[in-house]
Parts: sequence; C-alpha cells; structure tokens
Amino acid sequence: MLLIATSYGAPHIESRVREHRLELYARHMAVTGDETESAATGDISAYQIHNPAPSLPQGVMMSGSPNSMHCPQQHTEEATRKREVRLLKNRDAAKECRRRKREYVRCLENRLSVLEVQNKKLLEELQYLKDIYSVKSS
DNA sequence: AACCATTGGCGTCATTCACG
DNA sequence: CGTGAATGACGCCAATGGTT
Repeated sequence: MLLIATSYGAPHIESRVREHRLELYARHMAVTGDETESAATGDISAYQIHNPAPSLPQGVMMSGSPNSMHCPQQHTEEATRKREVRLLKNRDAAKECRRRKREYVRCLENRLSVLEVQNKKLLEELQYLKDIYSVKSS
C-alpha cells in the first residue's frame, strides 16, 4: 500500500484531492475495465489516469539479465514495484523541494522588507544632512 | 448565481548533478 | 559510469475573488 499521509498542505484539501482522484480512477476503470494492483488499493494519481504508464517504466533498464527474472510476469511485477517505489520517493522529494523553495522565497521577502525600511531611513538621513549643509553654506 | 482569471499545491516526467 | 536525489517544467484540480 503506497498511500501515505502527506506532510504538507491543508489536510482538508488533501483528502478532497484524494477523493477526487479515486473518483476519476473509478471512472477510468469503468471505461477501460482495466484492473491492476494499484487499482485495488486506490493508489492512483490523476496524472497516471491522463497519462498511462509507458511500456517501460522510467529508469528501468532493458538490459536486465534474462536470468534475473524467471518469467516475464515476474519481470513486469518487479518493474511495476520499482516504478511505484521511485514515484513515491520522487513525490516526497518534490514536496520537500517545494517546501524549501517556499521557505527560501519567504526569507527573500523578509529581507526585502528589512532592506526597504533601511533604505527609507538612509534616504531620510541623507535629506536631513543635505538640509543642514545647505543652511550652513547659505 | 454563474462565469472567469488567478493562485497555490500536487504528481509526474525529464534532466542535471553529486557520489560511490 | 551507473544510480539516486534534487529540481525545473508541465498539466491538472480546487479554492478564491472579482465581474456581470
């Protein structure tokens, strides 16, 4: 079972998204009549529905020795399992990556507002000094 | 209320990069 | 050089706010 609780984002949205995917998937199954292991668990993404998995999962090499798998059935099961693990890892990596990016942007925005205040103060000070100078020199 | 544009978050794929 | 992690790009969806 690959369904995991997501760590980021609003939980109420997460669950609704999941429900929506399940609905889409149910519709997909109704049309195709296809049924896989992930179908049984409901572990399916919207993208997978719109973009059926290629015949060869990403990153799975053709060069696997024929002896490593006893039969084609086992080979495809192993390939499917590897693909699911890879997708799960990449899903989590993407979430973490986005979280860091949001944090980075927040930091930049904070720094911007600090610098804006600083700049304003310096401009005011500059004006003040200019005024003093002009009064003295006149 | 219906419609539309914008925004934010997600999953996936493709690519890059660092490491063993 | 193969492999896994990180990330940009893309498309999708839901929520939200503005407009008619």
